[in-house]
Amino acid sequence: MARWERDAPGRLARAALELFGERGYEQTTVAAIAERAGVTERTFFRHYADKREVLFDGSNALQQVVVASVAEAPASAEPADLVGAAVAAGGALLAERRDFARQRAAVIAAEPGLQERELLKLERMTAAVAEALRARGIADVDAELLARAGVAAFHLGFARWLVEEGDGLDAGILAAYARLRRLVA
Amino acid sequence: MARWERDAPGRLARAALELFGERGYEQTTVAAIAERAGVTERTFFRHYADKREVLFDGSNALQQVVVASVAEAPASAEPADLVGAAVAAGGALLAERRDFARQRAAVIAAEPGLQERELLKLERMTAAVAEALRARGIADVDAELLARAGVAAFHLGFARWLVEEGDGLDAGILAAYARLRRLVA
DNA sequence: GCGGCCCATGTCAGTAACTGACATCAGTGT
DNA sequence: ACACTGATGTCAGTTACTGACATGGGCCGC
Repeated sequence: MARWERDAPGRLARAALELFGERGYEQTTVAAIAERAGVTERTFFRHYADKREVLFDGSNALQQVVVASVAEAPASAEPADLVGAAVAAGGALLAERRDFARQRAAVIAAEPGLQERELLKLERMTAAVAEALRARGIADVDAELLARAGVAAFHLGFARWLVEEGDGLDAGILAAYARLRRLVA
Repeated sequence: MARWERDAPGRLARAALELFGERGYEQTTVAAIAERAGVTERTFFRHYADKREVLFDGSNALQQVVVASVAEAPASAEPADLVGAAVAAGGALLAERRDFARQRAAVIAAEPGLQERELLKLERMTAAVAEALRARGIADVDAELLARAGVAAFHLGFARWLVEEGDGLDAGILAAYARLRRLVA
């Protein structure tokens, strides 16, 4: 017989999202999350560096998909094109769980501290994309700027996909990116 | 005789920057900042919502300058042009205190929590610029995208201005913005 | 199949960020 | 003179987070 229930991080993340939805982020203590997940507060902090982090488990996977897409693009691809495709690929990863994304976004929108964390994750993704572009031989400043443009399109596309009903996330991100290119041309 | 020294917020901000430089952000308690400024810890939190905020007093002024620049641009100005000019105008505001900016940036760079706050301030500026663009009759998505492009150029230009020796901040931001436009064209 | 190590978790005490409630008293206006 | 304002002090409390040490099932080598 197993000594503990399996997947403590997952149970904690689910309990946290539930409680944040029920009582709000501020009104939810880490102790309450841990209790619902059937562990102690100390165990929460062994899996998540802080209370905010419990909502950002997936951001690492997202970053990896986008970076991989940049790295694996054919050598012939134009930088400005491949960046758009990469962030769209990242969008495809999230597209399957729209309800979860909406629930999570509602919590984040209500809490500046969580918005900060989300922005930090996007900034880290930007840095990683820029690094991947540099690895393809693109100049420093150009890599940085293209990464920022791509992530900006991702950000806007994602936000609109949460609110609207219609189209797919990757298509929305690509559309935003294309519109940005036309806007500043 | 005045009951208290003048300008408690200013004294707190200066004391904080000193101490963060001497001991690091984490190793500096709010109590220590307050003591150096000659007030109590409670007074610190009356002027700054939290420990991070003490480094971001100027961000409001920056946002106002940029937004005003967008709002006051001639009606004939192209949106994509006026955004670049607006963020460059914001840069001009910061340009006079390069040493301060560098000292502050060194502290922020060493502390993820402070980077988060900086990103939140930039995001708020983005939202304000987008709103100012909408007020000029620019469509929602376009306003959002142009604001993001402008702030991205500001962000990159600012980061490079801190590291390099040469050119002015506003020029660097304009150059970054122009390069972005050419890159995605 | 037995001894021992591993490692996720529990326990507990401590620090520091932040908050609410109430007290104080120089300056200011009447 | 006198009330009133508003910035500050005082103090007790909550909660996020950390370090140190204990526990005990699972599993590996023998």
